[in-house]
Amino acid sequence: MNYSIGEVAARMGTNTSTLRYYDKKGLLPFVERDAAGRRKFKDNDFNFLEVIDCLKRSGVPIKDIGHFISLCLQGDTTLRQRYDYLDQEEAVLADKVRDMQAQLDFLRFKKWYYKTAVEAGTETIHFTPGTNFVAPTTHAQYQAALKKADDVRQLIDLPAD
Amino acid sequence: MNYSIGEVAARMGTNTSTLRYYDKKGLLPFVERDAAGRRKFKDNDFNFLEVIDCLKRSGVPIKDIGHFISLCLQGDTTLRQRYDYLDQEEAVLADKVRDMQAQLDFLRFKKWYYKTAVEAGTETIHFTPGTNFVAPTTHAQYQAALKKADDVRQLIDLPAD
DNA sequence: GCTTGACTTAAACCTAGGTTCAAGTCGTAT
DNA sequence: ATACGACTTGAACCTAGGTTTAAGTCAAGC
Repeated sequence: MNYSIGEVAARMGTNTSTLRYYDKKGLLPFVERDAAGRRKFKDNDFNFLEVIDCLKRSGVPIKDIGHFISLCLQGDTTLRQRYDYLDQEEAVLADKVRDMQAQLDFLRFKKWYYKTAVEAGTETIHFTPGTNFVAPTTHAQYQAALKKADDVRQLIDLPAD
Repeated sequence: MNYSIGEVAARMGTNTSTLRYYDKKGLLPFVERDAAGRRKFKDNDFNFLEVIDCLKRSGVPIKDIGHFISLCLQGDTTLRQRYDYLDQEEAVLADKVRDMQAQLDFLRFKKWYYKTAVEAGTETIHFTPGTNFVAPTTHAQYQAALKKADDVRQLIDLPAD
């Protein structure tokens, strides 16, 4: 029924200092105390902790998380504000995922670049002849190879040494 | 053919201080100087800048990016190391994308929680009767609703006010 | 009744990743 | 020739997000 800060830290995969830091920053106003002043977490508090953890992983700054938590403690009048806040964070996070995917695509292009260079024994296969500069057509070559390939892995993965 | 630090900053969507900071941290050893000591970027340097930008967006620490750049300047003997490095970063980034997706799924569950609460006019529809605590079955209810739904949007989106 | 381990606080410390500032050097347009 | 804007440097400053330390409280086991 009740959990100490140490038990909560273990269960959440964090440490007690971090939880105290969050408390100081206003993220845990719902936590009660025992007669000796020790934090006493209830089962229901894990619902808050899950939200905090999710927003944290999503890259939301701590003070914004605190704002959301404070809305939660104000009762039904803030329901729509809470919805709108999560709706906005969903959009932000979806953008972030799209950006990560774009970076992943670029990393894969660079893997192809180095895979082919490793196979050739030299990076010069990608250079404009007579220079040390990468030919401007390189990325287009990758795109073309990618279109023909059945499997990205086959195109960009090199067997482990 | 040549670009000043200001032109490069504009093109990369950053500012000159940041580029100088990167230079100081060893990310731009390939940049040349003119007679007056001003940085002189070449077209080929944008290939490096793109990689730096990609790794930065991917969350790679600056010193690690510097390590990769230094491998690049050591010639063909480091080709395999560069491949392996990118291969590892690809895996790290793919993990990160999976985690973001999981956070997105959780945010959507919470949107559903608040959408239904807003529609009911009260959060108590999710509480165990007679308490102020969220019923443990709430998430399972969402999963069930999600399985039956044709479209997540319909399940979790509330019309804009 | 004393030690041990988990808790409490405030305050100091740390790192990453910049940003700002002060003082100075150029090339160019007036 | 002088003013302007863009460049140069090193050093100081800043924020976020913790982590560490010091000093103390408390319950339980020996």
